[in-house]
Amino acid sequence: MKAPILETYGREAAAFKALGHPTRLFIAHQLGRRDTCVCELRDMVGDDISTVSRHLSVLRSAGIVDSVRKGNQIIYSLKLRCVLNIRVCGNFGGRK
Amino acid sequence: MKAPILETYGREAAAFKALGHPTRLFIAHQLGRRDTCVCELRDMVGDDISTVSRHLSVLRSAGIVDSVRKGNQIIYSLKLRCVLNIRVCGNFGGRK
DNA sequence: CATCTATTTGGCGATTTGGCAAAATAGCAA
DNA sequence: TTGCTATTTTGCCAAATCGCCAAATAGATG
Repeated sequence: MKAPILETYGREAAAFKALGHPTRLFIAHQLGRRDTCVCELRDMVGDDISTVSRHLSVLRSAGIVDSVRKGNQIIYSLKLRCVLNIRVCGNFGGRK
Repeated sequence: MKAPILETYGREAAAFKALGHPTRLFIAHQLGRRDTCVCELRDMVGDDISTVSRHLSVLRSAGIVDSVRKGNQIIYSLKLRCVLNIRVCGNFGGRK
């Protein structure tokens, strides 16, 4: 790949890549409703908590979510709020 | 992953996933400017033509691009035009 | 200190991805 | 038919991803 392409599209492509998994896309939208701990997301998602934690770290390194420790749990929040407004045209999704 | 999450977010996540590679994101935007053949994209991208062809097949199976044969070459076009309007907030990209 | 809870990290197999080169395919033209 | 060009497919390999379990870590609390 030529360097200018990577420079121009690399970061945004990385954000798309992070959102390119159903669980992570769900998590991003859920965090758009309210901040939650990992444990709560695990209940909603149904995967092992270590798997959910990994998804969150992917989202965080892409700059999409943020986290703050509160007591003995870690609260995640949606940092890139615009994610909520992104809709792919066509019959994607099915959310209201 | 729980089934409802896959049903609700699966298709859109697949579109994000397809766009989650710098070369594919570039190709999508380039096709937004004008329809081109694979050979032309290969010159712009710099990868092997088989690699570019694969990227295009990924974009096509995600429903993002379309293709039409014209003579002995295949012309690709952007099917999901809204892709051009998707911008991730923050300092992503760098396009105008 | 020890212990409990919440979360992250390491390691593992199974699967997928990205890239190239070579072979196969499709159409055009002689 | 043969040959030529454009594109796709196949084979291969290294690297990344996904999901789980187990171990490690960080704060809380006793």
